[in-house]
Amino acid sequence: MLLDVRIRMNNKLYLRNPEDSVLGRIIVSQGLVLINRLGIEDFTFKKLAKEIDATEASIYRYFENKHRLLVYLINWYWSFLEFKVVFSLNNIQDPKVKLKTIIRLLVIEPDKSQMSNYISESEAYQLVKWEGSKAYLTRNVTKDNKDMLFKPYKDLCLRIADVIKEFNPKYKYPKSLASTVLEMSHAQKFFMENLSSLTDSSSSDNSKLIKFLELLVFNAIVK
Amino acid sequence: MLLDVRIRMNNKLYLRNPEDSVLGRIIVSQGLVLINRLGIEDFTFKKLAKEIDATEASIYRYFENKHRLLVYLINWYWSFLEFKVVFSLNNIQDPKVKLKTIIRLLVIEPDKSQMSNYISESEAYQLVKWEGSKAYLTRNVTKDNKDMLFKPYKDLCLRIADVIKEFNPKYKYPKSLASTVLEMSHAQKFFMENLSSLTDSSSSDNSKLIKFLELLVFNAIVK
DNA sequence: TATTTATGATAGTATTACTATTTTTATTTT
DNA sequence: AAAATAAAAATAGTAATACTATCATAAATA
Repeated sequence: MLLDVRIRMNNKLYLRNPEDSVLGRIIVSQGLVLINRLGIEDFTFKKLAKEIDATEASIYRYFENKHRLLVYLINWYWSFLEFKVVFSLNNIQDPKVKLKTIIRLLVIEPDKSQMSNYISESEAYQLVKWEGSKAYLTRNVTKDNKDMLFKPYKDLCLRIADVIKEFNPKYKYPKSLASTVLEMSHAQKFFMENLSSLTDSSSSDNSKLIKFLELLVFNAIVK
Repeated sequence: MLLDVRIRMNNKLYLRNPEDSVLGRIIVSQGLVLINRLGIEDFTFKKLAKEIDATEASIYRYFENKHRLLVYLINWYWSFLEFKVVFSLNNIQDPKVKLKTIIRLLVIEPDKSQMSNYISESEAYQLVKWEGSKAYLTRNVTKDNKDMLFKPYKDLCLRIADVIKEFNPKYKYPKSLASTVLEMSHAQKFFMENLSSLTDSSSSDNSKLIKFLELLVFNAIVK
């Protein structure tokens, strides 16, 4: 069975819905790849236009600026991850197993072949690891937050927090713990690969990171 | 007693040592304030030059670009914080008390009057909260890391990891836990103030964040 | 006093981050 | 099939950014 998951994106993120045209989808999918290659700071619409053989002006018809494209892509990732979480937790009763499943989904990178729709999951994962926090670390957080630009991230966080509460209804910091796990699964990976003295896991070794996070979570919420 | 702590900065960070001249110190101290006001993305040397009544070219004689100035400032903060940690832990034997002291130092914002040397501590704290991770989230991490641009952060992390090991020598993830606390003390503050649904602590309430971090750390490393 | 050094003043360049206009091509509607 | 509409390409242009370079002048030092 090949299923195609379609994520409904916040329409504040774009000027013209990129899903509705071939060019729009190319902008999104190749924009993702190019941001990963150059980093968001060096990425420009002009370079992307050259890469995909389109014009700068055409890209501007879809996205107001590169930051919106970045947030679009990051939101796609969080929404997709939430879907994967919901799907994976289906039929699991034990909240402990649920949490372990979630941690695994956060840590294990999707392999390169994995394409949902037209966006590469593994590229999206890389993007979130390198540029994820830049989506909200701007002077526009408050405004962007009002426009619900961070909803997918917050939704996922709340969903994880719910499982934490399910495990231990008396635990006082389910949301803080959920956002900690979310942030740290990616940050620790970045450290493993780039600033290894900040972690105890080596670059290739996901199992240690998983163990670290499991220990962190389960000891925190132990009854 | 008024003591003036002088932090030795990595000379790869600047072209001309800003500590050696009035203008240099103004660039650093006012640069900090202006980056906080505008955000690093909108901050430019031209705007800073106008603000401090100097020329753009003069600023470029001190710093290669704005990212170097950013890293300079962030490094100053981490070095200064490490100094505060060492100073505060002096004469404390109990590693549990040590860790609680560290968490407090991380979470409680220095008040505005606090000036060490010519740099405002509270401005530096704001900077780290908003722009801290942007220092290393670039395509130059590896090169910058070789130039030891992240040494102050890594030093502080190792120092905290040492206290964790002191508390429980058998705990397997002291560095990962240390970097988690470092990152999260600032990230959770940012969430409290800007994306409150990602935390359980409210904007003004440091005690809850402290409690959350203490619980997280001590339950993780419990013997 | 001569010399070095720091800064200011000024100019210039390539790139970025857009906006606007006009033409061409493709798609829909009549 | 023709006419109308819409999307995209082609092109141009602007203000700001991120620098580099040169030369004059003021201040510090030898």
